[in-house]
Amino acid sequence: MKQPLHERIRSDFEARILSGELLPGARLPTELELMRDYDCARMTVSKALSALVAAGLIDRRKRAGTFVARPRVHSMVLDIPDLEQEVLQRGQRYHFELFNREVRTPDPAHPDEAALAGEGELILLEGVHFADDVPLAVEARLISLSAVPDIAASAFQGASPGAWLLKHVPWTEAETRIAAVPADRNVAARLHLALGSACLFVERRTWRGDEGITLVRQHFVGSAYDLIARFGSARRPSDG
Amino acid sequence: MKQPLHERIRSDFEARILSGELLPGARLPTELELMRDYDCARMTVSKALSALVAAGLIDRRKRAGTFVARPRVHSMVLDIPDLEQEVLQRGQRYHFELFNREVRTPDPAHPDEAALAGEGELILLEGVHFADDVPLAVEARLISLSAVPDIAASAFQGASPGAWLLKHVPWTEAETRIAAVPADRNVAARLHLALGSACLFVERRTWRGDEGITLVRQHFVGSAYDLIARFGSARRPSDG
DNA sequence: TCTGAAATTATGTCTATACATTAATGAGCG
DNA sequence: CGCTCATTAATGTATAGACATAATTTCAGA
Repeated sequence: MKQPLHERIRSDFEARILSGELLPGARLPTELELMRDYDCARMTVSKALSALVAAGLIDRRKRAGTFVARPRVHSMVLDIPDLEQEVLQRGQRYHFELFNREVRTPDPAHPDEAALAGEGELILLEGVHFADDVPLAVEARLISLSAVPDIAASAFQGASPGAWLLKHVPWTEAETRIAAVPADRNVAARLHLALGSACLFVERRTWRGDEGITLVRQHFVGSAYDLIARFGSARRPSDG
Repeated sequence: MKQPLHERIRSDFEARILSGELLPGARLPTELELMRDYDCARMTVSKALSALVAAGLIDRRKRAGTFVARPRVHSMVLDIPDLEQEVLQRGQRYHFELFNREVRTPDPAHPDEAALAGEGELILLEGVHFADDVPLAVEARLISLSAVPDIAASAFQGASPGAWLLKHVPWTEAETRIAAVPADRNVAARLHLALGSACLFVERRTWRGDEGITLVRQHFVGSAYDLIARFGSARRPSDG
C-alpha cells in the first residue's frame, strides 16, 4: 500500500461512520490512543481527523474529545447553468436575441433597482435565448453601470450577457430564487407559449463584495428545461 | 490577533483569488517563499495551502508549483427544504396527510424502481403537505426497505416521511431535478388547483454509499412556494 | 451547600527537520 | 535533431516535541 497513513486513518473512520457502525454522537478514540493504534505521530492522526472535520463527519471539542457529527446535510450544490454551453452540449445551435436595451437611473418605485445600483445608473437588457431557433428562455437583466463600466461597449447581439458578465466580472456573493409561474402575456409571446403555461422562473442577484452587479429574471419554457443539483461525499469544496 | 496563522494565510489567498487579483492559472509563491513572507515554518504554509486545495481554489503540482485552479464550477448551495420547519417558521400550522401506502417489488416497467431497490422490496408513500390546512405540496415517495428496515413500524400520519428519513437515515449522495410542470388531473385534485396550473416539480434521489435509499417526487403549488439558493464567501464551520 | 480557583485532559497551533515522490530541466550521446 | 537519463526544484508525508487554548473535574474556602 503506497497510500499515505493519514489517508488510511481518515478513510477507516469515514467507512465506519458511513456504514453506521459509529453512530452520531459516538466518541472516537483520543489522538493519544490513535497514535498507539496506528503507531504514528500525533500530527499524522491530527491530519486525518482534520480532514474528517472538513468533510463534516466529526466534531472535535477540546478536553471533551472527538465525536461523530449529527447528520447536518440540509443543502446541496446547485450548478449555475451557462445556457450557451448546455445548449451546445446537447448538440443544438445557440443564439441570443436582444430586444430591448436602455440606460436609466433607478426607479424609486422599484426597490430592486435602487438596491442594485444606489444612485448610479443602470442598464437594462432584455432578450431571448434560443436553442436551434426555438425560444428556450426570456430574460430581463439589470446591470449596475458603476460595477461594470465596460459594458457600454458590448453589443450582446448573438452572445448572452450572462456569459459575458461571468467572464468579465466574477461575483463573490449570489442569491437565487426558483419558482414555477404561469406565463404572462409578454413571456408567452416571447416564448411562443400559450398564456398561463408553466414556466420555471429563476431570479438571481449577484454581488462582488458589497457592490451589486446584476439582477436577472429568467423565464424558462417549463417543458424544455430542468435545473439539476447534486451532492456527493467526494472530496469537497470547503475546508470547513 | 488570535486568528491562527495558517488561517490568515489561507484567507489572504482566498481573498486574492475571489477578488480576481489572482487569475486562473496564475502561479502562487512557493512554500519556501511563503515561509519567508509570513516568517513561519513550512508545515504552517502547507496547512493553509492544503485547505485551499480542499476548497478547490488551487491546484498543486510537484516540481511545478501552486496555481490558481482553472474554471471554477459556478455553483451554489441549495437549501433542501424541511417543509415542516419552514411552514412552522412562517407561523402556520403544518400537517401531512397520507393517502396511499403500499409495499411491493420493483416494477420492471419502471426503471426507477429497480435502480432504487434492485431485487428488494419497496414501500410507496403518497401524501400531501398542508400549511394551515391548505395543501402546499403533494409527494410520492419510494423507499427501499432493505436500506430502511425500521420504516414498517412508522405510521406517517401527521408527520412527514422526509423529516423522519433525514433523522434516521442520513444520506451521503443526492441528486435533485427541478422543473416547472403543469398540474395533471391527480395533482390538481390533491392541491385544489385548476388543471394545468404551474407547479414546481422537485425530484430527488438519495443514496447512502452505493445503496439507494429513496426517490421522491414533489409537486408544489407554484404560487405558494420558492426554492432559495445562496452563495457567499461566508466561512464554513471550521474557519473563524 | 455553593462558589470560584486550580488541576487535568484533550484538542489546536507551530517549529524544525528528514526523507520520499514527482516532474520539469538540461546535459550528453547517438 | 531527438532520445535517454541524471539533476534538481518543488510538493508530500512523517516525526518529535513545545506551548496554547478550552472545557471539564476537583477541591478548598466562604
